[in-house]
Amino acid sequence: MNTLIALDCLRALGQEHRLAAFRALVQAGPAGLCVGELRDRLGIPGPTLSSHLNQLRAAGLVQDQREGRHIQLVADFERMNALLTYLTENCCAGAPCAPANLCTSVCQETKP
Amino acid sequence: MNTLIALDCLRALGQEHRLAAFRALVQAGPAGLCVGELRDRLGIPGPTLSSHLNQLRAAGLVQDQREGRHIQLVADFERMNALLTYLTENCCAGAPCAPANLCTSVCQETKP
DNA sequence: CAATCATTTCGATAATTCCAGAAACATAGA
DNA sequence: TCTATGTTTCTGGAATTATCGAAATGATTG
Repeated sequence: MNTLIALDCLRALGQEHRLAAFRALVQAGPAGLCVGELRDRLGIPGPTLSSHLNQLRAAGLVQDQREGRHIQLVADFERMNALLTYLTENCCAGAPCAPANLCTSVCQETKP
Repeated sequence: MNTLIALDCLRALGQEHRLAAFRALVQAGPAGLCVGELRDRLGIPGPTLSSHLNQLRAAGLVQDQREGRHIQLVADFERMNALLTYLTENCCAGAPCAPANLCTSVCQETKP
């Protein structure tokens, strides 16, 4: 994780619909959701969602895979963990500042 | 932490200069930095930095305190931890998906 | 109180982002 | 092949955000 990627991730998550979409995928777990399901949950037009998904994809936060007519979306937990780690990197100049630093990983699964 | 606050935090962090400022404060630890020091490090004009600081303050990510002619800035670690927790909340619908969920806290200090 | 330093607010402009309709593309089934 | 469904790209206008000079505010020192 470097600054540019972290910025892409944070920009991607810093928008109402994209944050909602990402959280829905995080909570859906490795099974993920398809685009239509997500569109219904968020209640926004397809093109709007598609544009947001492109940004989440570009940031590497969401992976997708076509399955027949549907496209299945899955949150990339590895990328999310890397972002969380980046935000606390070198916290307090490396001094032990609290019970523990960030756990090395939160969720390792990406695929079922 | 609710969605609106998380959005404020993510929007605040999703900008080059603000992310750099926040990371500098995180790494500076409880001692923090003053505005002028930060301005020199980032190499941006005072008004530009001030505007960014206002957004970080509004998001609750940065606290400040006047000390004589200087204003000392400190990252709010509690808020940061809350954000990290929020992002992984209910991950995988609560199912145990990896070695551990996010540590409950990363850095508890806010003041020296 | 005057001079100076540190920081913020104001205001205008440039750049970016958000949005959704129309159209296009991809897949599956009749 | 034709039709229906799911998703994306294109497009342009509306809204938001970033930037920074000038001026204002607050605090310290002489």
